[in-house]
Amino acid sequence: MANFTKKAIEASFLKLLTERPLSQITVKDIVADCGINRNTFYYHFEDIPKLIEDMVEEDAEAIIRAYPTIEKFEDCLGAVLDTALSKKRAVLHIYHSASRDIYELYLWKVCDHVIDVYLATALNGRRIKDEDLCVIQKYLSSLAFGIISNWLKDGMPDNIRAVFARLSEIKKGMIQEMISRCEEQ
Amino acid sequence: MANFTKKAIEASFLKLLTERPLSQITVKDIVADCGINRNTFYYHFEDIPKLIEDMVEEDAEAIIRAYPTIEKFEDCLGAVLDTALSKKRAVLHIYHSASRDIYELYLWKVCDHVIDVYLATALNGRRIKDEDLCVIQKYLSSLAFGIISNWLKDGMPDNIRAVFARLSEIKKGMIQEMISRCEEQ
DNA sequence: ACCCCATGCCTAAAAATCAGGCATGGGGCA
DNA sequence: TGCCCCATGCCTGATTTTTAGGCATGGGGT
Repeated sequence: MANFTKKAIEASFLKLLTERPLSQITVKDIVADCGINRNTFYYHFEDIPKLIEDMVEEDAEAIIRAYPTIEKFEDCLGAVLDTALSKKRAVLHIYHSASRDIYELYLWKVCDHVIDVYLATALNGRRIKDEDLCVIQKYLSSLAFGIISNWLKDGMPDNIRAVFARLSEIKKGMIQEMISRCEEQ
Repeated sequence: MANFTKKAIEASFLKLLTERPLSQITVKDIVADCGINRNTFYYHFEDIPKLIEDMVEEDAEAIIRAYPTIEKFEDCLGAVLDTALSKKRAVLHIYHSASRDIYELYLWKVCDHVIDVYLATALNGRRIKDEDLCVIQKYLSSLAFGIISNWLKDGMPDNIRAVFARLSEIKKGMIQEMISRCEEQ
């Protein structure tokens, strides 16, 4: 089955999160909004943090489905941005009222997911040592995490796209060069 | 519960009906589109005609909810129009490929529903004989049916609004006058 | 300090969805 | 014409999902 109820819970939560901060949203509010029993919420999700986690993971997977290969590092960040911007108010409400730990957990999850896909594309079949791959993965994932954190801190300003474009010029080819240096002979 | 599956079936059907004529849509297509078991369709609906009937009835009820009172006869037709226009391609596919009987059944249903609400508003508490009420109801419902049939026949042209506006001027006050003539002393 | 309310959880009943199969009948094709 | 395919409508029983109602806990606000 297609879990329409689960989707409806997520949709209601997102809607409420667009209206007010996380701290002012209860399970009762959510189930009232989509007209289901409170137990049904607990059937699908352990609690609200898990609901958020689920939604973030689904977003990450949706990004990956939409971009089965990611050619440029900036596209990879851009994909995350587009998703976040499509629910800007909700994301900011999460960012400002979720505990720092929770918020970081989610962001890392997205960054790791998406960077993995980008890296697979960038490697293009070439083989490098697992340790090196791990280092590069961590480097890129951290870079993405940092950039996005910075952007969230500033309230998700729209000029981020221009920043990416400029960044793209500045660091052109550097990731490919890193990979080449690690390449096994 | 809120019957999310039922809504999903209706949404899939509407989507398919926007893409191709009714004759080319099977139950299998519908359940495939929304990713559910074929039996689940039959759990909610007897068959496709009943599905259409359900959707039409829901539309009619939605119109009534949106316009709990209807001041002008033209508003009443306008409400039906808005609903139909919001799914123009699908409505035309129904109009052209459903059997005449079925299509007329649905249209009458909508007209009767909406005219009832309009009449209740127009009466504004005044009492007239049941027979008279019945006559006026039939008259208005037939008028609505005819106008909408004509509009469908012509492919739902957009200028219908202007036609309504003009009609409104021409027949101003006539319905109120009919009611007054029937009013019991 | 007290109360209220959200939470998380439990049980049992009811509702909804599923898999698999069967008979029918109409449409298309040889 | 006869045959075959496939959609239909329906059935059964298993499984999953949703519901109603209640209970204990703990934190926040008065």
